[in-house]
Amino acid sequence: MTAPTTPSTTTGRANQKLRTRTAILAAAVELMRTGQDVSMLEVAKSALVSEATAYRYFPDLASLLQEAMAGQMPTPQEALAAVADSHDPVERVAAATEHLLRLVLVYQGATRAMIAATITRPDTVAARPGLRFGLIDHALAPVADTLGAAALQQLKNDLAVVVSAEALFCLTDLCALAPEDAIASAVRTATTLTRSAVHGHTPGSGPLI
Amino acid sequence: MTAPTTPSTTTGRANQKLRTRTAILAAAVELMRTGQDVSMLEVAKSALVSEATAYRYFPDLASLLQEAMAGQMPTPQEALAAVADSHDPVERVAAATEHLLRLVLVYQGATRAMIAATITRPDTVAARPGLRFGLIDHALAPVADTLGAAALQQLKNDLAVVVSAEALFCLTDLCALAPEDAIASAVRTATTLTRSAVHGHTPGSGPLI
DNA sequence: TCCTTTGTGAGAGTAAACTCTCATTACAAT
DNA sequence: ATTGTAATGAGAGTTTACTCTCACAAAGGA
Repeated sequence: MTAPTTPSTTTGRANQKLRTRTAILAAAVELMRTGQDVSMLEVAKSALVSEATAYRYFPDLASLLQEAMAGQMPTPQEALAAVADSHDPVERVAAATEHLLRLVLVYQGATRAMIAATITRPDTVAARPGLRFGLIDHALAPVADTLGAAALQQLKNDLAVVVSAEALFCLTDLCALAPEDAIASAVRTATTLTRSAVHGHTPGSGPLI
Repeated sequence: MTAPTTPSTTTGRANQKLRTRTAILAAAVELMRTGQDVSMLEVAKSALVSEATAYRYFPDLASLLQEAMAGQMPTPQEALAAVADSHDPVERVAAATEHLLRLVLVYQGATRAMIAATITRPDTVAARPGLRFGLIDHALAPVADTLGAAALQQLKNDLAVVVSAEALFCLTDLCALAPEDAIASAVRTATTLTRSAVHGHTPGSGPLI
């Protein structure tokens, strides 16, 4: 309750907290790189921190992994740099899909752990913005106002389902597709949906692919 | 190694095993009906069977839930009875999608437990045929040979991603759609994909929806 | 009837996600 | 330098999925 004299100087405790948080995140990223499953205890030990402390900074494993993964992920702008000049939403969505799915593939273990942890706790998910949405929005930016609001929202919902780790795992685990084939298939699906929403059913009005 | 005298008469042990197995499945179905989460121990206790025995009959919770759910599920023919006379794949796929997603919604707790259990063990999934595939195949039966093999396979992959519990949970949990809206959205997505595959980009050739 | 086979139960044990409490340590203001 | 507060560590406890072992009991054949 006592007003601190110098609230913004060092605030050592804040620095300490930041250091701890960063260490935990860094350890998580390191473990995630392997693609193996990641547990909270492993991360804590690797960060030279007790498990209790790890839970003090991140309410659950999914939050930690999500933030660690988000930190590794380029911004939508960076991710779609290759198609930055393109105004073709189909091309942009294809790039976004491939980008996200390749990332998921690399951090497969962590992503699977994240899904497993969140699927049974739908309430805890709402707080976290999925990685996919920023990517989808950015990919669709060129047509954000040329498309009707309803059509745009539907397309975003369509893509939220397809441009996702769940879609990738569905294709690899259930359809038994090889990773590369799964990505290719998802890209085609996303492409089809986007083309259908943008071109409607009038071919020839859009750019040639 | 001794040849049994009467191998096919009563075979009491086989009957006993079947009774136990049936009791476990029945208990699982009963618990699943509530939509709540289901644990192996709960099912075992409810079936008046030890947990060890439950694991003897089903290698893991996911197997048990999957089989219990499959037993509750009507056959693809029954599920698509309403559109049995229709040869329009778009209409049939829409019905299949809505049917599956409504079932998932009812058995939401068990389905989430299933996904959580299988997502981290991709290898154990391959043995189990997903419920969606029979439905998708049946819905696409009318166009199975009019469509090219590659196009058909791609459409099946498209639909495997969309006609799924994962898609429903993605829409409700991440996109924050109400259950009914989520189903409607997924049906539209599946419809779009099917129409796109069947009609190509030449509108007017198919029946009016 | 006896005996072997086998289904079953009970319980311990492991792993991992959490949760909680209590003691300790270290920082930082006074 | 002292002292209070905040960060941390250690560890126990809970839940659930699963595994393993051992002992019991019932079923069926001899």
